[in-house]
Amino acid sequence: MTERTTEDDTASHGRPARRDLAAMLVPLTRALTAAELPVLDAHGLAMWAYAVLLRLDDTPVRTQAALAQAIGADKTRIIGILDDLERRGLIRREPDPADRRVRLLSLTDEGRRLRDAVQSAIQLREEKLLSRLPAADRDGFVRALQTLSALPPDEFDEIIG
Amino acid sequence: MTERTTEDDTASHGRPARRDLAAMLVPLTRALTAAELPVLDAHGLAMWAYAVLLRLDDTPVRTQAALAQAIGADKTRIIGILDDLERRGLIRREPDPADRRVRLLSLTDEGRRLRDAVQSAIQLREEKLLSRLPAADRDGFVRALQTLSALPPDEFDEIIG
DNA sequence: TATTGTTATACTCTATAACTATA
DNA sequence: TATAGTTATAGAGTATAACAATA
Repeated sequence: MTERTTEDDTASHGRPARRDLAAMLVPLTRALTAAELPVLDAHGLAMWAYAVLLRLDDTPVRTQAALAQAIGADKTRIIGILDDLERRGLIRREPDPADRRVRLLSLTDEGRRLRDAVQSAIQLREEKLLSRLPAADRDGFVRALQTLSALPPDEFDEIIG
Repeated sequence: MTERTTEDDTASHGRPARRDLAAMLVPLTRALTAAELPVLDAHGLAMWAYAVLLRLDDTPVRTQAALAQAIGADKTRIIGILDDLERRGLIRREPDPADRRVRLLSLTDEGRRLRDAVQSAIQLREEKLLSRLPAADRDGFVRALQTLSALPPDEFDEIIG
């Protein structure tokens, strides 16, 4: 299966069998997000705003800090984004009657419609890219991505940190 | 092979079959690079400096601007990095006798040794992560990554842009 | 005049710290 | 006093523009 004839792939000397994963992932991720920016722009969404819509649709989030952490952002950074989304009627942000310090966050019907439209457009593009791969590689790629991105941070650190 | 029973996977309504590739790639890439930072720190290398060492070892680069573009950086941004690498004897930066405006860039033996040491450590960690995947997914993942990251930017844009 | 490399400047993104209100 | 959210400030990273040397 491997293309190299040497016995030591992790190579204390000589060229390694593959490029670093990170060295391949960084440019690919950058190119992908850049290619999807026009789609977001067309719907007046910033990238973080889209991340918020995606996250809120999965499972309800009680506090803004938890939402920020879930999407890998800072709690101070999403405030302006939530302001905008609320103003446009895409999300609701209501004080919790039980603890009026926390803001209960939820998607409006229109927010869900927008999320659907944007996500369809984005995944359509992504599928075009995936279609360039052999079916086996494509399936393995998506499955591996799902497995790895589902790893909780502490388990990730335990493996690689 | 697919887990869903609906016929329409790109979903004009309802939940999509998978999360967005970008939504999975961004956190994974961030976690990977974060996990590799301590390795780079231990050798006194910034991430961009490591990118330079990797790139110079592949094929010689004639101008600094070309090097910057090759690693996805700005030409003004790598100058301080090249200064440091040169000062430490890891790269050579000599004026081209044929055109004294351009600086010929190359790796010294010590630069290559450092690159090897760092890359071995990094790929060792990456392999630990990959070992968590089924063999088929792992191979597909790496092959897909190699295919996609080898796409020239204009071809990438043609597919997805 | 055009190009390589460099320096200086401005801008964006992100993180830290200080403030308000509720508890 | 402690916490959720907000605001203000500072810092890092990045891009833009002006400059010097060479062609």
